[in-house]
Amino acid sequence: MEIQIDIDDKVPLFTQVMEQIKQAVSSGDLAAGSPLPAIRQLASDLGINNKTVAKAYRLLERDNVIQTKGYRGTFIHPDAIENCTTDLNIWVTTELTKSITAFRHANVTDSEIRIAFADVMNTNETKGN
Amino acid sequence: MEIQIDIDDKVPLFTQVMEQIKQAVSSGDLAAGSPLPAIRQLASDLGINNKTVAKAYRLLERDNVIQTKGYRGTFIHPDAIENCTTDLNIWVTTELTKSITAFRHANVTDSEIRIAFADVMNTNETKGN
DNA sequence: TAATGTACCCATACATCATAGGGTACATTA
DNA sequence: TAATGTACCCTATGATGTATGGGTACATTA
Repeated sequence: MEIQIDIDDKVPLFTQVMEQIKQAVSSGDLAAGSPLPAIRQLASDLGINNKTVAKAYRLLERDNVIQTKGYRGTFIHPDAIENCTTDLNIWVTTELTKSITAFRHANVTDSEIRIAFADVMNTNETKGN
Repeated sequence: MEIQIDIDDKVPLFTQVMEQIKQAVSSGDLAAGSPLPAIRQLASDLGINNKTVAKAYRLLERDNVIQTKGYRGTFIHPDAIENCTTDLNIWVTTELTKSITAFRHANVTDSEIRIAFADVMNTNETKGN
C-alpha cells in the first residue's frame, strides 16, 4: 500500500488520498478486509495533517469503501469494489443540473439562484463538515 | 411616487427599489400604466448608481411588474397587481430545498453540495447578471 | 439635440467558503 | 500504558461571488 501525494497539485489532498485508495481497491491491490494504515500513521508518512487523512477516511467510510472498527483500526469494506465505482457526486450534479436548467429557462438570474441556494444551505443548518 | 433608500440597510439597494415599487403597486399608489421615473433620474434622486436602478427595473420587467417602452420610458404593467405578489424566488427556494434535503439525507457533505452547485453554475455559463 | 433603455469595459469592498494545519482531549480496548 | 477513531477549539490562505460604482457608447425617437 503506497500512496503518492503531490502538494502542488490543484486536487485537494484529501481527494488524492481517497482516489488512490479507491484505485488500489479497484486494481485489487487492496482486497476486502485488508487493514489500512492508522490515521496518524498515514498522515505522518505523507507529511500531511491528521485531519486531512481523517477527512478522507470519513468520506470513504460514508461511501462504504472502508470500515472503521474503533480502536482496532480501519479496513477495506466487504463490498468495496462495487461501492468505489459509484459516485455520489454524479447524482448530486445531475439533480442540481435539472433544477438550475429549469430556473434559467424561467429567466431566473444566476445571482438569484445563488442567493436562494445560500439561503437554503444556511437556514437548515447541519453540524459538521 | 417616493422611494426611500437606506444605504446602511443590509438589504441590497436594487432590492429596496424593487420592493418599494412592488409595494406601491400593491397599495394602489401606482396604477397600471402609470409612468415611472427614468433610470438616470431616479438614480440621481436617490444618489445611487444608474446601474443599480437599471438592475431593479430589469428584474421588475422580467416579473411583468413594469414595462419598458424604449425611448418613451417605463410604465407599470397592466397585470402588475397580480404579478407583484407572485414570487419567482419562492419556487426556486422550494425546488432547491427538496434537492438539498435529499442530498443531506444521503450523507452528502455540505461542502460537496456547494462544490457540485458551483460546478453546475459555472460549466453551463449564462451571459449577463 | 436631448432623452430613453440598454450594453459593454473597468474596478473595489465585502462576505462566504474550502482547504489545510496546530493543538488538545475523549472513550474504548488490547 | 499505548493505540484506535473521533471531536472540539482556533488560525490562515486562497478562491469566488455580490453589490456597487465610474465611464463610455449605442439606436431610437420626439
